[in-house]
Amino acid sequence: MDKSALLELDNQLCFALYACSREVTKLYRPFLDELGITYTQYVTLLALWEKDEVAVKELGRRLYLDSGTLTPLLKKLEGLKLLRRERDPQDERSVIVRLTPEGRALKERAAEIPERVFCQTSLTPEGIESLRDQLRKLTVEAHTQSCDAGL
Amino acid sequence: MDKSALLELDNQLCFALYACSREVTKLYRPFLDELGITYTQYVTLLALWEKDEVAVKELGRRLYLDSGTLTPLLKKLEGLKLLRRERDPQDERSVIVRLTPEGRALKERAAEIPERVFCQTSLTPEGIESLRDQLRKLTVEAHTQSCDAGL
DNA sequence: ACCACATAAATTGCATGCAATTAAATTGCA
DNA sequence: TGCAATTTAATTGCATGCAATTTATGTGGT
Repeated sequence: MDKSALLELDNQLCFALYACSREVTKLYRPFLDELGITYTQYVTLLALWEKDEVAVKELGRRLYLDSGTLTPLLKKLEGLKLLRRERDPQDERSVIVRLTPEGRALKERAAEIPERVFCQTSLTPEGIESLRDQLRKLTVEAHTQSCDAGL
Repeated sequence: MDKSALLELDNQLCFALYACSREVTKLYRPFLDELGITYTQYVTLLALWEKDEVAVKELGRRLYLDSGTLTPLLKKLEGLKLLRRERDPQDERSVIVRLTPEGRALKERAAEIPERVFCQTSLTPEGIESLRDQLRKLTVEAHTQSCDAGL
């Protein structure tokens, strides 16, 4: 690549990621508004629908979020009666998150959201899978680098 | 795909994007700390290094950001003496953003950041280009959809 | 048992993002 | 010309993200 092009906005993978993530998230908003939740609350529920009764710590590992983000978010979802937060009797440092019946029930109403969102794009199922797998790989690499740097 | 897998977190392209964007952004932090700027300030400067003397509106189009985000961000950069904000005499509704000499000079110090970041990954230049182009296409599609929906 | 160290959440402070509203300026058209 | 509709920034309010610190709890070694 031309040296002078190295700093061009449209050549940056980081900016492509940053912009794409925000624009795709916006596609979810109309659907999530119907459920009365935000995008971050949605991915948190995705994680919990898959594996319930997890510590905040583990949820954070799964979502790449720390307690500074999760604590207020989980309190919000608790206020919506979608989950409960309780200290782990086995280890009082941990807080265990458990879906309520309402929280579990919301999964049915969310079931069709992914399809409805990606119908709006020209992506094929194969295209989605391929892109998703490339991103997952890069995410793990980037995360490993960040952690290594911190030592 | 299995029906029950439709809501699995690791099958979501949206989550792959969301997580990847944040993790890759974190790789920039150590480098940007040296320059005393944040990631959003960095991409704003990338846009301005490429095309200076633009209205806030156009900068927003370029970055997919609105004045609610840009106004405080540009005021911060103005406080750092990297740019100036002035009303357009031709159209007093617009605010024109202009880099200061210091703002322009910062480009030199930023020149090697993209390489240094992606050295930390296993991505090849071709892999970066390919991924970036897929994301750009999706970004434009998603943005178009959002705008259409708003009408 | 004691204590240094480690671990998990919560808290604090700051910087986004973005919807919604407001204020000022411009435009278009009757 | 006059004025309604439009356009651009700025403002407001709320929800993240995340670094850094604090608080509470657990662990390991002596």
